[in-house]
Amino acid sequence: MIAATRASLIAAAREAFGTIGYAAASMDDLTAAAGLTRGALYHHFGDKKGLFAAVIDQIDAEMTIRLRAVSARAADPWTGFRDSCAAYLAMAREPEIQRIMLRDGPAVLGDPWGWPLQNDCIRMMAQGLNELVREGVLAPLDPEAVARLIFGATQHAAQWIAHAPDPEAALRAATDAFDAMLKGLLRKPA
Amino acid sequence: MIAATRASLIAAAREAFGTIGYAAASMDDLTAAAGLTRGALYHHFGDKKGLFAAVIDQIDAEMTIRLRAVSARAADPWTGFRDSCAAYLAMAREPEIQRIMLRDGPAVLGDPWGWPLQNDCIRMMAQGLNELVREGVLAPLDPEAVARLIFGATQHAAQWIAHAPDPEAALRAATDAFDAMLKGLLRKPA
DNA sequence: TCAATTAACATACGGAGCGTATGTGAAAGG
DNA sequence: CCTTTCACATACGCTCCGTATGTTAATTGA
Repeated sequence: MIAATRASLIAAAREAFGTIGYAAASMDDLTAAAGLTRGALYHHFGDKKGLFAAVIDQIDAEMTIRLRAVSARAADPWTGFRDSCAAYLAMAREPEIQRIMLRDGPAVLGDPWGWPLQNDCIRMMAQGLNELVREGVLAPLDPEAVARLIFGATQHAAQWIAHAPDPEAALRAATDAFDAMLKGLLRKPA
Repeated sequence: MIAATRASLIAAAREAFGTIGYAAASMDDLTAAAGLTRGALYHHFGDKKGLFAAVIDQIDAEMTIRLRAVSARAADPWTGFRDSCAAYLAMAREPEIQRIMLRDGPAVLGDPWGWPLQNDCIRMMAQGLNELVREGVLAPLDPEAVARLIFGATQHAAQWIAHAPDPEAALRAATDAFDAMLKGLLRKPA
């Protein structure tokens, strides 16, 4: 039943980290909410950052699955890529993802380039881009560089959208601008 | 001489926050390094976050000045805009800016949309974009949405470049990809 | 000129929180 | 049946933040 213990701790941590944030989350309160004490925590995760890393891994895995599903549902690679970008833009508006993945994560665990799973997420994008470059759909650009630019743009834009006075209008404006920028990547301008 | 006291505290804090980070910076060590005690700190800045905000204001003001200078040096608005994007990309590679402005800042002070001066930085970009749209250089897109996308893209790409095995090659790849994306914003594809 | 107020700090204190060291009970293994 | 190990709980010390309380010097006002 150690898996259940770990899962309940991660669940409680995810709730706390996603709402009040990493710094304000007390390990005593966290473990008490899971019906345990800090002893269990340090036994399974080493320290507070270890638990936080476990939460990040879980969320990142979920995001990868969701993005993969969106991409697989599309007709061709290019629209699949565009759709997953839009899906990421939408996901990055969720408060839990914003708080844990975009804000506290990098500050606590250091740059996301140490995180194995976020790299998966980007690697998936870069692979799709690589194919598009090989097929001649995209101009011959470095796939990872493009993926990083798009990743950052969507992340930041999503936070802007979430805080905008009119989120729906902001989402439309961001999507339009994003589409325009993506067009610049195409080999032949549509 | 209260300005000197404030300045020395901010300088010490900037050094500490920029190297070991906000969470690991002890206020006792900080103030001792400035030849003071925590009493001075809480008198002038209220709390730890207040001092951090003062540091962020200072750095953000410096960044705005630097970007404005780059933009003013250009021949036409469009190249001025492109140059300041490139300058921001270069600035975001500086460890102090990465740590304080990009990583710890949002986590500690909340989303940057509450920060007055970072908004200045973006507003400057948005104003330049607005002019370009009016002049017909750019497609009719929402300037702030474009500014947000570019801001996020450069931020993220800069961190990628800083951590890449070959930063120079990564910078070139990112610049190429970035130029391509910017081309998508133009009304008439070059 | 001198008392009184305020500003600019230093000092002292309480409380919260993290990490570790230690204890305990149950399960597994010989 | 004994022992070892695992999965926790308990207890402790340490650091650090924020506040409350001095203390000194400058300024004000009569």
